[in-house]
Amino acid sequence: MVKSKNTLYICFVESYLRKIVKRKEEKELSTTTEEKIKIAARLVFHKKGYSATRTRDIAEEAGINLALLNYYFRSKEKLFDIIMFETIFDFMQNMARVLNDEKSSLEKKVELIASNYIDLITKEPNIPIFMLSEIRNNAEGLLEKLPLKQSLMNSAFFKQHQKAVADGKIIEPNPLHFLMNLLGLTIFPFIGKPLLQGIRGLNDKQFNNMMQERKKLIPVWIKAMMKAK
Amino acid sequence: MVKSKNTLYICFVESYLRKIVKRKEEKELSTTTEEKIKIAARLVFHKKGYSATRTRDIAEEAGINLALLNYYFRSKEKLFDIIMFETIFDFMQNMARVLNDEKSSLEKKVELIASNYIDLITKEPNIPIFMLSEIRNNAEGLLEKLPLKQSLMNSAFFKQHQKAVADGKIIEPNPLHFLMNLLGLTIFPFIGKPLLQGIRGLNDKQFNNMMQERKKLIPVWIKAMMKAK
DNA sequence: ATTATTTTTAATCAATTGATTAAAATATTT
DNA sequence: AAATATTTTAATCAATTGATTAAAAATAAT
Repeated sequence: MVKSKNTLYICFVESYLRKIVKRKEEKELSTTTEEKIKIAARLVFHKKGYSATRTRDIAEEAGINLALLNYYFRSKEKLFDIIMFETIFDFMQNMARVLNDEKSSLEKKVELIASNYIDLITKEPNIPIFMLSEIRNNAEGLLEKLPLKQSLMNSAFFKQHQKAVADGKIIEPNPLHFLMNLLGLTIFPFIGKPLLQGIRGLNDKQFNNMMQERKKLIPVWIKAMMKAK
Repeated sequence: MVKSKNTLYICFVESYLRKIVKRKEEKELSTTTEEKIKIAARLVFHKKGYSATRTRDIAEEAGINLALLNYYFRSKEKLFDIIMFETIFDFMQNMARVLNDEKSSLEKKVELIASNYIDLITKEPNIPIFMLSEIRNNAEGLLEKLPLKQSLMNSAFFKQHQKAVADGKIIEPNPLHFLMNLLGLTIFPFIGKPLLQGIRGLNDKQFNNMMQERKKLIPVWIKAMMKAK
């Protein structure tokens, strides 16, 4: 059976549209194999780190055949690099978005950083240790590749801090102390959680409650610290 | 991978203390093979973590034949348990000694914790991430077995904090917030170092200078924070 | 000096693990 | 309906790695 030019064209358009529709359906409802692997890889890598995870762990978690991991991502390392990059990027992007905002005040920025990261890390508690230990191990150059560095360097945050110092509103002139303090107060409790749970009996619910409290406490504390001398 | 045996850690405490005494008595100059392995193991484990270190790495670092590691320590896991225990023990003992001191004031305790840990971690910068990531992975029960927990629970620190709250000198009543803040301000910068170095160009000397500054800044900051509301 | 004990070495094992391959199953195109 | 392309599977490979062994070397005991 020979199709006319018309029907050929219609067939082409139809198949093209079918692909698009299918891709949308896959995105919305079911996840593709490739995505299933990425989701599983993120979970396992975050939890155990690069060296302790076996590709078989990821395959099992994703419910797929081991060979598919290499079929879609070539190697464990390549897959890890993707997960690593996306994790750091998401993490830093959140910070960059807040710190670069010219409109919000310094106080508001502190509030947002604390609030955003407490929510983010409460959802995925393994992210800080994963990021920081894997950066130390392998990806020294990874941070350099991130496009966020430049934007952060000359961000509104640093300008505002400088101005506050000039106006005498902040005593300590080094903005890195400010940033360390903010991140330390926000992120460290998640990292030190097992230590604190070891010192005093503290269950997960109590811990999460404390972290919610800190959303309001950290801005107050930071404000007081910066005026101290 | 099951690393923790219940009775194991009590044995560690005893043998560890015995060995310290013995070593003081002997005042040995040259290091035995066993000690060479332990020193190398500590170095490599701290740097790379349990999973990423190969027994061959340790053997090479120690300059000994691979088989000697198993001859003296039976297995990688057993050797790791020893290193892990000694690391945590030293780390916590420092804290316990300060927090339990009935004579020193709360202010003095803050000063000592900041100063001691900044010196300690400057010498061995890998300790925090090593400890906290390995605790997370395997040795959940390890902290429970440490004899330091009990002494910390009812330490002078918590009593003094409670009194300061009652006297209205400290606003936030939860002592864990206090401890989180102190440790976060002190330890986090070491953990977040690569991140901060990524955001702003910061070499090792500048970083160490900042940490020395923080010895004096942290007590001032903590004081101001606790009075804020 | 000889024997016994301890320590060290080289060679090797067995299990694990990342990766590959060829065939089967499924989906798509013609 | 047949051909083609894509995806999935089972089997297997090669390298790594923790651990063992038997012999050699060094040390201690007799």
